[in-house]
Amino acid sequence: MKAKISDPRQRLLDTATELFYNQGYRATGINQVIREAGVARASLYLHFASKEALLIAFLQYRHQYWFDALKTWTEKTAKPKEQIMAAFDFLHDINEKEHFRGCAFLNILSEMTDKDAAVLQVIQEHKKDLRAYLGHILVKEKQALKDQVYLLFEAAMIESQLYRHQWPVQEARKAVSGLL
Amino acid sequence: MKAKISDPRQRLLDTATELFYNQGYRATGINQVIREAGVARASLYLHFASKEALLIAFLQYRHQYWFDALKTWTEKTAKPKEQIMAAFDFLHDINEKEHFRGCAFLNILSEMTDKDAAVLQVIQEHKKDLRAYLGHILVKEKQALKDQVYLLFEAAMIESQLYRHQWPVQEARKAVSGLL
Amino acid sequence: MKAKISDPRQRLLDTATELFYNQGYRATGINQVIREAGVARASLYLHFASKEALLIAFLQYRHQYWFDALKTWTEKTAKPKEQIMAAFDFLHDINEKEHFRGCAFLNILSEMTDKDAAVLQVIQEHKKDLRAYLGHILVKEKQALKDQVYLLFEAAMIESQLYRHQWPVQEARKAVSGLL
Amino acid sequence: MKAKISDPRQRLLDTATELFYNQGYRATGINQVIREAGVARASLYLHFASKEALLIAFLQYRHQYWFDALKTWTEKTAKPKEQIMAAFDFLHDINEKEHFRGCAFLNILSEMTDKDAAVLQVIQEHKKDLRAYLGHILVKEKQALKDQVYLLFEAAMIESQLYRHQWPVQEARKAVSGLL
DNA sequence: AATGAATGAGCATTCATTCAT
DNA sequence: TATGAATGAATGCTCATTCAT
Repeated sequence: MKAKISDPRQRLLDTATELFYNQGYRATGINQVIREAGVARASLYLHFASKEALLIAFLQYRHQYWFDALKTWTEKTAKPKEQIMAAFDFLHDINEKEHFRGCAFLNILSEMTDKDAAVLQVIQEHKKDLRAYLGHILVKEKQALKDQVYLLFEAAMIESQLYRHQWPVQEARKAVSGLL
Repeated sequence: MKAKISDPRQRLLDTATELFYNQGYRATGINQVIREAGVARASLYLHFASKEALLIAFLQYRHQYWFDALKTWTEKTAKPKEQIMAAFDFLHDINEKEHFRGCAFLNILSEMTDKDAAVLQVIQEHKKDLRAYLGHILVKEKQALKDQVYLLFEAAMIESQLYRHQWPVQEARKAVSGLL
Repeated sequence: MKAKISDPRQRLLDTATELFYNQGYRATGINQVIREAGVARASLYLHFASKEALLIAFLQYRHQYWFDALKTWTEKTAKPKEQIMAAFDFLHDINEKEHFRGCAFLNILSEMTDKDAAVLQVIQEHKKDLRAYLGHILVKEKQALKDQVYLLFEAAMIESQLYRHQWPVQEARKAVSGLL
Repeated sequence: MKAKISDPRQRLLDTATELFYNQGYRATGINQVIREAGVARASLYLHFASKEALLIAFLQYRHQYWFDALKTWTEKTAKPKEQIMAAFDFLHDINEKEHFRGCAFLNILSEMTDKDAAVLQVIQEHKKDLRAYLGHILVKEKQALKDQVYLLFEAAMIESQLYRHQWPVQEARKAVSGLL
């Protein structure tokens, strides 16, 4: 028994994913979300307690989606160095597919302050998971090197968003290749 | 020719600087700006064509301020490597002073899309200037190394914002120290 | 034939009683009623045709409850004057117990207009019953005096609500005592 | 220089007066107020900080209006007893003119709870002023009698609203007449 | 009898901008 | 140069009610 094609909750999540990611959290009004999801206003609040709750649901959804996509790339090989290279290739790929919109988590981070603790935590968890994932691949390397790889990976994401160009991914990839 | 202590334009710019930086562009309403600046609503539109124009003025103002502060640190020494180290110390310092609010330009970047071309350009110019400045200090090094330093510098900024912690600055600094 | 401890209808009525009385009819949303009653939304409409029907049920329920409580006080004695005095003591008592929330019927009256005829009628019936009850105790007195007692009784209720204080009950009681 | 015929603040106040009085505070939406006042939505918030602020302004406005009207009646004579009788005649008159809508202050009171302290205070002040005014007319009488007159006056208002009939005014008037 | 999902209309409030003075 | 008044559109959210199960 599959989910109904018109499952409102999923449609809201899909729409929020697209809008929050592409235009930002505050620039996206609840009106636009429900209009594009084809759902009644109150139905949103039936499934999500607030706009912030929808944001958190989006981040968790995106977390799953993003990691699945990353692993699809890294698991093509078993060698650590090649896996890390594949991770940068993955960045290259989503830059193309998502038009250099950058990291959903870092983008949302910019809109949050210390009082948005619940959101901050989801973002931090995501990044901790990424750092742990890269660290796990590089299990035999020193911590300093693991961190360097992680930082270059992060920089590659945000700088390619900034310049709307792949060069930061390529430069970071080259640098990491030299380190391993 | 001094600026009046109650110069409305400057007060608006100061207030916008604080608010746009600390709570974000869209989260900051024109009401709050004029209230905290102690200026009449229409006076804002006398000095700035629109909210976006105020944003751009803020970014340009911040650009000047930020570079001046950076240079105050780097110009304490003449040796390239020490200058780069000083740049990271500068990051450490503003993280403390500005409570890990990160890079004003990257934060605003996250709220912009391709249709905000004018804003994007100011942000890109700022980062190009930074990249050129670091590149100029490392004039004798290869381009790949210059880029690596720049990317680690950027990563240090955004990751310390993310974790509300100095470790990314320290790790990036160490890594750069090893490269030079 | 006992009512089940979890009888939804009774729980709705109890909850509506508390909320309509303490915060008013319009200030009380159906959401709050079903949440605090622990009942499904549609169950409310199974037992009551509309929010107004629930209001009327509440008023009728309250009518019964209130008169029972009044009679518990007045029936402690057989002498008419003492019975009237007991009625004022009853007011004093519920003011304490219900924190000066006043008369449920007069409160709801304030929220109603001529088009809420069904509700108005229940309220008027209640007051007519009260007037008749006091009149019955004072059966040997003239109509004008009966009315004066009734009016002072009513004033005692609403004015103690207004001032959050017992003095209107005490003054009215004294005045009535002098009249009889 | 007179107030402009289209003074928005006054139009809002007039409209709020009519609507809050005739249909109640919570039953009256901001939409209806601005529509009937012929004023833009944001203009309301230019002149009044919130709906509650508008309510308080209405109560203060009504206070002035009501007392002026009362005094117009009582000042027709100089004799205390006749002044009190005139006060009851005033009640009779506004019952006709305002279709038994009762006392604006007691009606709003019914919609308020202890947390609406600011509103409660305005209502209590109004009633204290009324009590003082009647007390001042009856300056030579004992306090108990003053209170009795006040209570009967209050009862006359609310009971004629309840029954949509003048009899409570007439009975209270007769009772007071007998007391003086 | 009982329920969770869904809805369109409405809530109070704030938005960025313009205008007359 | 400076301002208070005014505005239409949008904000996030809740309303009372109905429906399919």
